[in-house]
Parts: sequence; structure tokens; C-alpha cells
Amino acid sequence: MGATRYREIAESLRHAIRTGTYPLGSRLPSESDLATRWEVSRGTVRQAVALLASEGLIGSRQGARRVVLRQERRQSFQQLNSFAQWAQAMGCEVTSRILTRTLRPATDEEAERLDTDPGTEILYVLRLRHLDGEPVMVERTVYADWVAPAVLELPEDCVSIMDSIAERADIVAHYGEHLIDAVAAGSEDARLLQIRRASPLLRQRHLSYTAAGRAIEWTDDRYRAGSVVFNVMNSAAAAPLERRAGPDVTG
Amino acid sequence: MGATRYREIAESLRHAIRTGTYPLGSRLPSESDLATRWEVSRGTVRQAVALLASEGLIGSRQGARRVVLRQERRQSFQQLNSFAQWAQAMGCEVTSRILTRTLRPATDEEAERLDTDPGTEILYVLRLRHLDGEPVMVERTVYADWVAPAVLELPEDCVSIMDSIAERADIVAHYGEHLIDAVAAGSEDARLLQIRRASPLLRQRHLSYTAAGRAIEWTDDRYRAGSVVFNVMNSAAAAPLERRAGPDVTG
DNA sequence: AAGTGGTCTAGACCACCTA
DNA sequence: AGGTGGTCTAGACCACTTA
Repeated sequence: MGATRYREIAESLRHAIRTGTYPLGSRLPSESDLATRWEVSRGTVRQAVALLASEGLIGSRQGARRVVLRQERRQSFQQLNSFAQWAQAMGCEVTSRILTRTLRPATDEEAERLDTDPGTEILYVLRLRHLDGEPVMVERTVYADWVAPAVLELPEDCVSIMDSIAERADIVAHYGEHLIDAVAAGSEDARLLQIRRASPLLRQRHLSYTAAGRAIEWTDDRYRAGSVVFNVMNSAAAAPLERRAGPDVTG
Repeated sequence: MGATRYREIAESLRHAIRTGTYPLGSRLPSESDLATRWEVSRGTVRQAVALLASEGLIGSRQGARRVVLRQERRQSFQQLNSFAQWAQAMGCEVTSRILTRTLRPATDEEAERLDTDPGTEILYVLRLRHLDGEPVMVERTVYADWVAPAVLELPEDCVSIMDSIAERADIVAHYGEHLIDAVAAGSEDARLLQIRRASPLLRQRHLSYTAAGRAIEWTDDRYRAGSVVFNVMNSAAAAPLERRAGPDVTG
């Protein structure tokens, strides 16, 4: 996390927005104004404001000053990819328990997701996760063969598998792809989460991979309804999220 | 949609990625290489590749060539904000019916979302939407007072309200904020979607506003489970989506 | 009409990866 | 060690908004 000039400026602007120096709906100083104040070129100022725009904090239109759209910064990638990091940042007490760990050949779908050959030995993990003592999420993950040894070493109450394998085996997620939808609780889900069968669950399936593009894991996380909300901010300039048809859309 | 040099280059690269000139996992030419080929400066090439990166197509790390992460472009902002535009792009037949339109004072929550005073007269619309004849989504929207007249003029089978008011009244959404979670179907939901009460629904609440930051509408869309999946791609560099606690997380 | 953001150039130095 | 992306500069012209 290198400290650069444009990150400094961005952080200063973030702080000014959060503390009300530039209230919601107000206009930011012009680029040339900021460039003068910070004694940098206009290009560097543009890098700073582009960062804030990508965080959804400000919006812009040609010819008009930039406008403050929100006061709070969006959470980081780590917090989206890691349940533990997210929950800790929220100030919740997180506990987890690995219920089963099974080495077995990958199914065709798993092999495709993990970009490996069908039949490769992968590691399947079933895990139950709690917030402040309440069971909130069931996690079913398959880890790629080259990751499995590191995961097998971990204790069954390990709070964050991703953090642990980053530290011990230097396996770090750089990219993620997420599929979000709603499903009815199956009997295993219902038993573990202590809810009725067919209750609504928010499902987040995601694939993590390294900076080099190597797949690490493919996971199916199911949250009790009401426990979690996903939030996304977009604009005509940038739309990070897309909507897709589910399997049972007719046609 | 102005044609600029960097957009041209981006479109050309997108095409090359989609058609396999640069397959999944392969490396893109270097910036200086592209700059020479296109007879532009390196800065312009960087704008082009930044665009592709924001679409999730390519990833980058300092010192190494850019890598192809996916082949297909993410859908546009319009398609995320507009059910009709999304469905049409998918090749589905879309129909909609406005069931009720009611002018009434805004509740406190609605007033806050629409950034107006509690008690301001807003327009509440209940609408049922079909894909290929199947009821798929229930939409409950409140429109800001200044938008209401344009919406009241529309026929009850209007396919896209956002498109129509853009055309007739020049009211265009530029930004959106989305909250995604799962809920159980209420009795009205169940009746309209022809499913059982308490069935799982994927809920997308969203707020649209203009380029100037003025709130247009606040809506609660509920999809039949299995009909739609939200997809997001993120990286350590950019995380557009965040996870939030729901109302009934303990603590 | 003046101000502002959007686009573009032609350089430069550095940190990092790959061979 | 050479190549590559990340950062930064100091200009320029244009399209658009605002007063």
C-alpha cells in the first residue's frame, strides 16, 4: 500500500467529505484549484478524484463542478471477499466451525469453475458461521488441489481461512467474481441455521483467484434472510454489477 | 456518446478479446506497443485499458503485462437500472402492468430516501412484470413529486417507465444505489407472482437520481427465486460492492 | 463570457516482474 | 538487465455548464 501523492489528496478529500467540509450535494473545488493548493499537476488531481468517483463518493459531468454523492466510503475488497474481515470491521464477534473436510474428485462444474481437469482431487469444506453467537451463514467451499494442503492444516474453529492461508502459504486472493441470488433453505441449511425448511436465504456464490489469474476456491455461502444486505452504487459512467437470467427463466 | 480516441481503442481491444485474438488468461500488448500501433500517446492507451479494467475484462499488476480475465463485457448501467432494457437485451419478451397509482404524502423513510420533506405528495406505483408471459417481478415504486405528472400520463401497460419519462420529460437517471437481499413473499407478492406465501424472493431496492444529484424514484423490486442472478466482479484495486448488516443481526 | 471537466500529448523517473 | 506498469509534469484544445 504505497503512499502516493494522489492517494494523499484522495484521503484528504474523503476526510473533508466525511466530516462535512463538503456536505452532501455540495460542489468540490475545481481541479485547477486543487492542483494549486496541493502543488501538483492537474493530472494528479484527476487521479485522486477518479479514485473517489470509483468509490461512489462523488459524481461529475463535463462543464460542471464535481458533486458529493455520499459521505461514507465503500468497504474494501477484502471485506467483500472475507466474511471474517467484514464482520470484524462491523464490530461483531465472529466464530466459525468446520463441520466436514472431504478430499474428493472434482465434478465437471467444479472443475470448470476452478479451471482444472474433471476428476482432479479437490477439497470440499462445510462450515457454519456465527455472528455474536447466532448461526448466520452456511458455507460450502471447494478449494483447488494446490490450496488443499494449507487448508487441511487449519484448526476447525479457524476464523478466517483466507487470512490464514495468506499468512502461512502466501496464497492471496486478488480478484473475485460473485453471483448473488435467493434460494429456499434445504434440509441441511435449515438444521444448521435453526430455521424452517424452505425459508428464504440470500446466496452469494463466489470464485476467488490470485493476481496471476489462478483459481483458489469456489464457494456457496447462504445467509439467513435479514442478516446481510449487499449494496452497490453505480453511474452512467461505470456499472460494476450486472443482472443475469436465472436457470428457470422461460425461453 | 462521443467517439473519442481512447474509446475507439477500448472497443477494438474488447472485440479482440471477445473473438479470441487475446484468449482468456493471455497477455495484452504493452502500453507502448499499443501507443505506437494506434499513433497515440501512452496516456490515451492507459485511458482505454482503464476502461476495460473497470468492466472487469482485464487485470493488471505493476511490472507485468495486463491479463485477460473474461471475454464478455458487463452490461450497462441502463440495463441494471431498467428491467425492460435488461430483458430486451437478453432477447426476452417483456410485458408490464401498472396495478395501482396513488398520490399520497411521503412517509418519513420515503421522504429521506427522496431527499424531500415528509408529507410531500409523492406517487406510489404497484406494477407486475412478466418475462415471456411468466410473472417474474413485483415492483413497488415511489416517484418524487416533480416526476409524478410524467408518470401519471403513461398507459398502464407501459413497458419502460424510465425510458418513457426520459423521452417525454427529459428525466434521465445518471446514478443509482442498490440494496440487494432476500425476503419471504408476503401475501400480495405470493398472489401476484403465483407462488406460495413465504417463498424466497430476491429483493433489489434502488434509488435513482439525475446527473445533478436529484432523487427520481425509490423502488422495491422482488424477483421470483431462480429468475435473476446479480453478478459482480471485483479486485483488490476496485471493490464496487459492499456487504452490510441487515436489521436483525444481533448486537 | 468565463469557468470547468474531458481529452490528448510528450516527455520523465521509479518499482516491480520476467527471463 | 530489460521490459512493464504506476506515477507525475506542464502544457494544449474542446465541449459543456453556469452565471
